[in-house]
Amino acid sequence: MSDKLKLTNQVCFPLYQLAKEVINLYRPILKDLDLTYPQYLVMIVLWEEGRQNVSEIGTKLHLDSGTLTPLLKRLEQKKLIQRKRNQIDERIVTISLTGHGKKLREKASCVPDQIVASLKMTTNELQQLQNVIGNILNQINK
Amino acid sequence: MSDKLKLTNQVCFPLYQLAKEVINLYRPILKDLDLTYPQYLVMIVLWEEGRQNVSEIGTKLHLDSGTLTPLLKRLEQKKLIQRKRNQIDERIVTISLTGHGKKLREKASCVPDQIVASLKMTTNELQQLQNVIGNILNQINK
DNA sequence: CACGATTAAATCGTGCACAACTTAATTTTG
DNA sequence: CAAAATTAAGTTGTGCACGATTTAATCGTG
Repeated sequence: MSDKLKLTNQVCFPLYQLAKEVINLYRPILKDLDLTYPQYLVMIVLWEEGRQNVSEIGTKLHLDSGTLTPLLKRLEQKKLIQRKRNQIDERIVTISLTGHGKKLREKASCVPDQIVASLKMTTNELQQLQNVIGNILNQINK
Repeated sequence: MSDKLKLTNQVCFPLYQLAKEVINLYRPILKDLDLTYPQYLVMIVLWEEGRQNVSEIGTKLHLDSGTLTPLLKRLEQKKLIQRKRNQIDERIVTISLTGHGKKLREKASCVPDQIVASLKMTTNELQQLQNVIGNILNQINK
């Protein structure tokens, strides 16, 4: 295999690896909140933007109903969210936070701190990484 | 939430997103080989380094037996690999390529080309990304 | 207004990832 | 040498990700 071709593996595998490791950094921290990383992402969307449809959450997190429906059912079982069919358009399910769900935001406020600590990166390095990843995502989706 | 804390989400979510999208780039290409991305990684290890134990593959790919055992069984069902208990140490299962598995290497040789094309990145950009990711992985695991 | 197209969510099936545990073989050590 | 410790792989259970399909509601157009 040529060097150029080998390089692809040497980029994609570490990327796959890094994403897994970062989620593994979240795991023990989020365990205290009884959340997984994707569940945490849904909670962030709801904390920051309030009640919304399943498909709106899906658009923001790039997740389809096949992933979201069971995930949201688990958040509902934990009494963090409420799922309610829209009266006007019965196809739509609106997701809203319960009191318990809103309250969890405080407890979750220290999560990013802990992640930054384990990432061992400066604010500058984080910003650079954000830019690099953002550029690639833009280029892929162009 | 402070800007600094928000930055963590703005880095980790895009990273999680990018890793998913890159694997989604592989999906249709690898479908022609009837492989998933993790299966492809196992095949690469075997193509490049030959027969080895389950645990050696696991160390290289950072996957445990809970992930590898069923994955390897699927590769065996596809007649790409052979699983054989070591005669001397019966705990060890050695994985080796079948003729079919070795032959697949040729067909797979064009995969990185296609990925590079969809990533729309230059060799230079790829090398930079490799360095950035490598540095972070080193720092996390320090 | 009715019927075909579209939309939203749910469902089903496959496969990966990881934690926790089990099983069986081997190694260590008292 | 035998019991305890360790090791390798397998098993079980939970949850995510995604493709494909289904169901039910709504929309659009003739």
